[in-house]
Formats: sequence, C-alpha cells, structure tokens
Amino acid sequence: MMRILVVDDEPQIRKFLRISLSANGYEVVEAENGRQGIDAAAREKPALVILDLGLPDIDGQEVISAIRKESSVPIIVLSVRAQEMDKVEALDRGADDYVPKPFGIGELMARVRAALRPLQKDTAGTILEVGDLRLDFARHVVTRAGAEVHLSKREYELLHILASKPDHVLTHTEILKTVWGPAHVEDTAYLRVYVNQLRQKLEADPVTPKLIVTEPGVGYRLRTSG
Amino acid sequence: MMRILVVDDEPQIRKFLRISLSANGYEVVEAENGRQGIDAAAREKPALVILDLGLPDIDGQEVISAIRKESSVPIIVLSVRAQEMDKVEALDRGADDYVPKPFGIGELMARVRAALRPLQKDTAGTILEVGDLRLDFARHVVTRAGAEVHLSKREYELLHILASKPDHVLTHTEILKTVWGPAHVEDTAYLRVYVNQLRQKLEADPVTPKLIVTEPGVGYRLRTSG
DNA sequence: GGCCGCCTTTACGCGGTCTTTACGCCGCTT
DNA sequence: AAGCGGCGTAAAGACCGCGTAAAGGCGGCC
Repeated sequence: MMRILVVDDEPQIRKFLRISLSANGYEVVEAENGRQGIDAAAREKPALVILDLGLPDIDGQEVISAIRKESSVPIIVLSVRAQEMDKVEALDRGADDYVPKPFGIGELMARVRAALRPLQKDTAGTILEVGDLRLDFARHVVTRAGAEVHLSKREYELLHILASKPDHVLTHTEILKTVWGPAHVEDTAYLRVYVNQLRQKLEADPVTPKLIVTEPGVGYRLRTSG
Repeated sequence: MMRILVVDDEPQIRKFLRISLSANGYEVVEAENGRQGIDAAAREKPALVILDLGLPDIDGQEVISAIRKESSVPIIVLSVRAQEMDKVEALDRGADDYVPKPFGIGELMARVRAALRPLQKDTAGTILEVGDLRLDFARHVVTRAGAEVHLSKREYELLHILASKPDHVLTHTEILKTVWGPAHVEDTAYLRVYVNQLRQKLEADPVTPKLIVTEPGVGYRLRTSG
C-alpha cells in the first residue's frame, strides 16, 4: 500500500484529499502545518507528499527545502497563488509538480500517478511509447508510425530530458542547465526554437501540441496520457 | 578506469609495462611474485592480469590455476620460454592469450585491448548477415556477394565493435576506447578515416551509406534493417 | 635494400547544425 | 484600449563536424 502525506492547514481540503486518495487505494497521513509536515515526512516515510504552500507557521518553500534535505520523496505542490514565480521557485527547490487551486480530482489523481510512476516501474526508461511515437533511448532511435525520425543532437537531448520525467514539469532553468550547460540558464530563446522544431517533427498537429506542452512562465511537460 | 594487474619479478619489465599501460589510459597494480599476484588478483579485482610465467616462488602455471579458481578475469601470459608445450598448458589452464618475450609494445597493447573487449561488449552471434554482406566473426571472414573482402586489422576491429551491437549507436568515445585504447578517446580523425574506408569496401554506394550510418555529434551505427 | 600494405596525420570543402535576430500573436495587466 | 511580456515561427549567418584525398612513416616481406 502506498502512503501519501497531505500537508494543508484547511480541514476541508484535507478531508477532500483524504476521501479522494483513499478511494483510489492510497493510505493517507495528514499534517496541518509545516512543522508537523517536516516531522511526518521523516517519521512516516511516505511515498509521496502533497503540500500546500500557504501554511500558518513556516513558508511552504522552506518546507520543500527541509524535506529535500532528508529525502528524495516526490512532492506535489498545491497553491492558490498561481504566480509563476512561486511555481518556478518550488520546482527549482525540488518539488516534482505544481497544481494550482482549485483543481479537479481527476487532474490531481493523474499527477499523483505520474509522480509515483518512476518509483513503481523502475525498468522502463529505455523505451517510451506515446501514440504512434516510439522513443528508444537505448538504441538512440526515434520512430513515428514506424518511420524513423531524424533528430539533431540538441533536438535529441532536449527530447531525452523531457522524456526522462514523463508528465512532469521541467523548468526552463532545469532544461537549459542540462542541455546547454549552466552558463546558458537564461537563454530561453534556445528552448523556443528547439521545442518548436521537435513539435514540427513529432506532433500530429504542431500548432496545437499534444505531446510537448507549454507551462506558461514555468517550463515544458511531455505528456504520455490524456 | 580499467585496472590491470602486472605480475613479474623483473623490475625493469614491470617499469616498462607500468609506463606503457598508464600512457594508454590504464590503471596499473603490480606484484613481484606468485604469492603476491594471487593475493592482488583477489583483492584488487583487476579487469585484466598480465602474468610472467618465470616467477621465483611459484610456477607460473600454478598461478594461472590459482587465479582461475577465484575469478574469470582475463589473463595474458608472458614468457621467454617460447615452447609450444608451455603455451598450450597455459591456455588449457585458462589463460586468454600468450605473448612470447621479447614483445613490441604495439603488439602487447593490441592483445590487451582484445582481452578486454569481450568484457566490455560481447553478445552478438558469430555470424551477421545484412543484404549481400556476410560477417563471420568466428572465422574472421567478411564476404560481399560471395566474394571475400579483405580488411586490415583496424578495419576489422572497427567493424566488429559496430556489429557487436547492431542498430545501436556507439559513441565516438566508446569506439575509440575499444579499438584504439582509452588514451585515444579524442582522436576522432581515426574514426573519420576508417569509417570511410569501410564504406568504400562494404557499401553499395559509399556516398550515401546505408550500412554504417553517421549520428552527427554522437557516433556511428551499423544498420541491419530499413 | 627496396617494395608494399597499413597506420597515422594533415588539409580542405561542403553540408548540416547551432546560434542569433526579428516579428506577429496571444493573454494579461493597467 | 493600449501596453507588455511570454511564446511561436521563420530566416539568415556563423560555425562545426564530417567526408575525402593524400602524404609521411613504420614495419614486414621478398
């Protein structure tokens, strides 16, 4: 059974999450402030943490860092503050995903499954199939409807890092640091150009991307499911 | 880094091997008699053992057997006794190769790389057929439309490593490390020249290669299908 | 000794790739 | 309604890796 820690000061949100999550087969542990949350993360060893940024005692961003010091457990952040700065900061501090309130239960469950996925199936990773696309990272080959798609080095590297965390948001900073090096974390122009090139080659309709999705002000996400 | 254990009682031979091997990018561990050699083979877990048969304490043949009891590490035997009997006995006891003294450094390095090769990558069947090409690695023969194609040593080794992982991209570094040794991982000029030579000999149309495909900025790939 | 094959090294032209810039669109703010 | 920032898109020049030819050196073989 997978244990999930919910950190939120609003009782009705905790109740809503508790019911939804346990209905989907998860075990739920709760904490109502940052202090309790950090302790519970250490004591209960949850498989996932769902954390509200607006806590009464400690700033949510600090809670992320505190948990990250001790563990690499996936963290999904909730917040009414839909400011892009908050998202980027949370992700860069080590959060795995960001869900703005209000959120639908279906959407949240999808994010939960995505966050838990790398833990469950460890063996994947070498081959990823999405629709008629097939990304074979062992063989360094990408095919679309059976036909090989030629990708340049940068294109391939960009796709690779996106696919390394399917359904996860990767921040501009994260991507640029990995593909272009730490010196180019500000060159978002690279991203615009290369994301566009990948879409031209991989998407059925490049104008309305279904595979590589933009998270405005934050980064990009490679989608494997609806 | 690949660690090689050298077992020899003559200091100047050890020195010669130490310098030659480390110049080619290997890490060297030394032992000056059979007892030390057996101990070091167990303790240091080398990737390869180079063993002189003429040792002061234990007969070299016994050392081979002792090491073989504990490990399957490749063993290259050195000896002034160029007797056929010694050679056969050493190989029968589990040595991988036999180099009579005196030896040239070039020859020894080639043996070293050959001995390490099956460790790094060895799977593929002994015979690979692509179109009208037939690569028979057991017999060391390559034919094209029935006619034998003469390949130089380097050409053959390059083709061999490419064929060891069909349809798989091998990086420049990977190929250079295996065929030319770890000290030449930067000499991509070798690759350009030898890939070109192989294409001239193997491809139907060397200008538009179908067999040995370039992955720009990454490496090369031997294609068996589409 | 001289020939020959192989390995190594260098040089150069070409084509693809990367980088950079500019512009129009859209959504959000003021 | 206008301004602004982020994004998508196209295009152009700079740059780099690659293919190719060729020459020098080394060793083996006759």
